[in-house]
Amino acid sequence: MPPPEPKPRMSRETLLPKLAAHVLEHGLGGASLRPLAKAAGTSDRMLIYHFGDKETLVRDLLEYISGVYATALDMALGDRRPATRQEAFARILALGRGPGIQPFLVLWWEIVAGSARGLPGYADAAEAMITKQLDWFEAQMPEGDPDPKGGARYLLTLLEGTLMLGTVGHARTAREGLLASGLAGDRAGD
Amino acid sequence: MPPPEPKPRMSRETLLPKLAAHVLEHGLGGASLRPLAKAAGTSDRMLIYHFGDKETLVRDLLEYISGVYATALDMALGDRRPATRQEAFARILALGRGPGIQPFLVLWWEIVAGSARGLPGYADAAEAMITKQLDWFEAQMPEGDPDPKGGARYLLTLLEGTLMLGTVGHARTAREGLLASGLAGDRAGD
DNA sequence: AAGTTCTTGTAGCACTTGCTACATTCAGTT
DNA sequence: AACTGAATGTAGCAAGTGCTACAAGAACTT
Repeated sequence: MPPPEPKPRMSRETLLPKLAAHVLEHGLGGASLRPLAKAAGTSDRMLIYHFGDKETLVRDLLEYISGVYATALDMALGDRRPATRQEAFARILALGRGPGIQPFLVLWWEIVAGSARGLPGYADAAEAMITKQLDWFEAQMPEGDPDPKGGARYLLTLLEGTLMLGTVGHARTAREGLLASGLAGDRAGD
Repeated sequence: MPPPEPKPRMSRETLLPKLAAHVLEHGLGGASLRPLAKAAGTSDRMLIYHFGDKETLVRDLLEYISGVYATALDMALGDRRPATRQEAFARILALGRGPGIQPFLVLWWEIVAGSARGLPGYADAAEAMITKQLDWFEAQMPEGDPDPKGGARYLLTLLEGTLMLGTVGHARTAREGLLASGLAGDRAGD
């Protein structure tokens, strides 16, 4: 029986994925060093050693997570563009319901809250994630759209509102609003 | 010099306003008993005595805050209805920028985040506050609107998206989206 | 082989957390 | 005046917080 792992030296890069997994599941606000370390297979001692202090850890972690989110969005880019704004909107709404994005969505509101409170690192991550989403929307605007730039921003605004209402138990309200906007069929906003 | 206050007996009702003030300023997630008690002029011992445990305290506090928010919205009801949806939207957008509502807005994202995580008491407060806002919107829909019910929901969805984008540093994105929607003049979404 | 630097483990410190045990004071009732 | 129950103060506990001191091993350089 050979020794399976000689010495799995750790670094920020090897730590960050495990830390991110823990945070996506258990939240960011209540995360303290010892549980984080346990989830990553280390000790609080080493987290401080590698990141300096907790604030830097959170900052790096948020940056890493927003990177993961960006690549997740990239992978979800369809090969053909939707034909209408309605279809573009429905597509990203469906994406947000996929199980892969759901944990991001739960964490997202924590990031927004931290951003609103001015917690260090949160605002940058929030800004980056929204920018990415906006890029995604622009790439999804139908060809020949009269105002793709403005349209993407409009759809993004409406999407964020829809997601938020869904989070606080007002999915039905959002659905009826989308219906009235003419942007959605009767299954949108669930 | 008479003794100014003989004995200011405390109860949940006298405590809650001071607790709410502290939470609106410093946030809800990081609030612990001793700072809360200090802000209310008591001891952690008495907070537990009056509320039983911290979870109940937070629950009662959120309920109280959503009540305060509701009366704040009531007071902001104009005497005349707006003539157009644009005007209705601009009116509530201006309201959200008023200094009185700003602390609620910052706390709001914390409530949404707690609701998404399933923290006890958060979902109820979030649901109540959105319902109140929806009522407000319905009362503000212009007379003769072809679909006031759906319109109010549409405006609410768009507003929440606009507020969120503004919180994370994308006010400009929201403004351009609103412009493209035809719902706003060029000062909206700031 | 010796020396130097990078990485890790063990203990622990000062502080905060929610909450409790115990005793005391106060208000109202009889 | 005596009793009763509600309201409050003091002290503390077990657990958890971020972080550090110290030392030891591991690895790389000369």
